[in-house]
Amino acid sequence: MRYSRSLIPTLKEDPGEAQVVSHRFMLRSGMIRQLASGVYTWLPIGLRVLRKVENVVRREMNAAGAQEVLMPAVQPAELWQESGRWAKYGPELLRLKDRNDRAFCFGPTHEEVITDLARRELRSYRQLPANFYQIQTKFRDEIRPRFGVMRGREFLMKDAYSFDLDEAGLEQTYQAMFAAYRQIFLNCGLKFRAVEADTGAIGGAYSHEFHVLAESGEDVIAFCDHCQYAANLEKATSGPLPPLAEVPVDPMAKVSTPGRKSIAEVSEFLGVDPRRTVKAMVVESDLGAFLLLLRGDHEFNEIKSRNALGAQWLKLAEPPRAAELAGTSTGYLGPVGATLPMVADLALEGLDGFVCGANEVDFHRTGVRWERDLPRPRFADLRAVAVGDPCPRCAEGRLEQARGIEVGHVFKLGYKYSQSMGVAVQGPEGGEVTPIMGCYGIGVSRIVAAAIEQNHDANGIVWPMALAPFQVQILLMNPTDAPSAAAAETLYAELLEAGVEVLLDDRDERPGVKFKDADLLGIPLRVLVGGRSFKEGMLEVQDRRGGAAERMTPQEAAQGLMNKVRDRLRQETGAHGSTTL
RNA sequence: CGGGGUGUGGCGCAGUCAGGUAGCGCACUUGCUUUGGGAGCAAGAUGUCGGGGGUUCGAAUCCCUCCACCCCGACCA
Repeated sequence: MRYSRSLIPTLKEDPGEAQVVSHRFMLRSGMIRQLASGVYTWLPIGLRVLRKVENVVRREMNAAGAQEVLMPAVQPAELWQESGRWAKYGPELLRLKDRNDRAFCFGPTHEEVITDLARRELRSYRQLPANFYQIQTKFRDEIRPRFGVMRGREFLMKDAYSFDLDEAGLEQTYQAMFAAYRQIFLNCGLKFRAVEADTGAIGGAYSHEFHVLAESGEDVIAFCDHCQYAANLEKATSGPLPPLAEVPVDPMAKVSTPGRKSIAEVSEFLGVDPRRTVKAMVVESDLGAFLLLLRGDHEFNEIKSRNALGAQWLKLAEPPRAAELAGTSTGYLGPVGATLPMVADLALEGLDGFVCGANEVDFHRTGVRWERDLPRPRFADLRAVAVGDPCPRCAEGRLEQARGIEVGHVFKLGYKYSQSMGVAVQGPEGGEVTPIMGCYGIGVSRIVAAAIEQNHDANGIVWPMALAPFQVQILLMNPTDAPSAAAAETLYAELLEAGVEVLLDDRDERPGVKFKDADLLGIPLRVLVGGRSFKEGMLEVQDRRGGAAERMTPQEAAQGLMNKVRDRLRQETGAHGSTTL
């Protein structure tokens, strides 16, 4: 492609609305433009990257035996009413009416459509297992779209849906998808981790998320430094904590702690280890209000607590509301004499002689002992794991944490849709069998942003070869200089002929402008044609990642670049195997 | 939905408090010079000041109203 004939509207200045690196560079490099909140146009350079990701995904899905289809973006309400989601899905579902006043929605996902297809077309167990996928534009009317295409309302997603005869078959399909996903992210040249995830309201057997590791990630994942264990912080558990050193326990006492409300203040004032304190927090849920107890140095996790209590929803009460429910203002709440039903974190099970609020302003209790001073409450896993906690899977490991961007999710759906929508095939013994389903998503447009979060420097994007909009950029320094212009044209033609993806910067611009734009665009290999080295009969090949330029003659450049492209693709693919499951 | 903020040329912004006929930098056009990291000089084009209504001799500026976008929070099969 010729730069001079392309729409690559790079920006010198940072657009004000961009908060994260990927969004900034996508706007500045002219990959995307915003049309409405969370809705973007993909310009030529951006679209090329998007297509690269699509193709990596498509290749592996096909290799794993999935069949590509394309379902409608607009779906009739009837289908959603049938599955019950028309009522359950909130304002996130974009609802439409046609001219006859019939209700539709713009699909945020396609379980209903695929299940409808399956019940119409699948007749026999011999057609199973079947796995269908599509790469489709989805729309979810997110409450708060942000970070450009990272969390847009309209986005490109690969979604796959599998149908198996039984649980064992689903397990096999699931494993095949898991393996395909690993290969996809390896092929994209990304550092990622597969983590165990919260299964949410669907409550399937288990599910895994794939996270691209990046500082700006919206999710926190915990992983073992020793074994393969990795889980979303919303789900991660720790092994049993080592018991604290035994200390003599005095009788329970009430002590004055004027104005000391936080764990830090109380433990410092009383000269006690925060690990020997207990904090009490009031939560409200559909099951009513509870007093949750955690060790002073531990952090509450809403989702784990919700799951532990078996509640549909749960939230921390605001201090005034908490005081109203518990009868004492926050900062002095405690389990002794509490009126709300109590649940304590597992870490408190073996704690003895602890400090806690006295349910009286400006007073705490010390030397509190289960059974002697109050009945043992129900214990459950309520807290977020901390860095350094023991691994729940292996003896030696400690947990670490990292931030990640969720780019993929594999999920055992079970019979939820196949049953409610009546999918049935004839089984081997003649009777009807309801297939068991799985679903598998990949955020294609989100991967583009995630890749930039992971691969950039101060000057712009540093694309991995597999995702780069072009593999090679020819930087012709001065198009009015006939000899170097001719050399650039020749090299351009040779590379095109060889199937290398090449952008020829033939604009009549000063070299500085071209260098800056090239850095922004982040094309992995750059050939300088012109200037000093050309006078000596040489071209310079530069790597966007940095390092010294390599000189080549115009005659050997095409072959040399082809080799480099091939080496880079090989080297990057799978280079991060050690960081994955 | 609650809280905060911003809408002025393609982009980034000043001007709004103290109303007087719109400005700066970048980008764009033309010419000359320049050409290894976002050039210099000269000339030029580009604005419903988010929309509607009101006050006023006069509104980017004051008042009312609507809208869009951004940030924080709640939400997220």
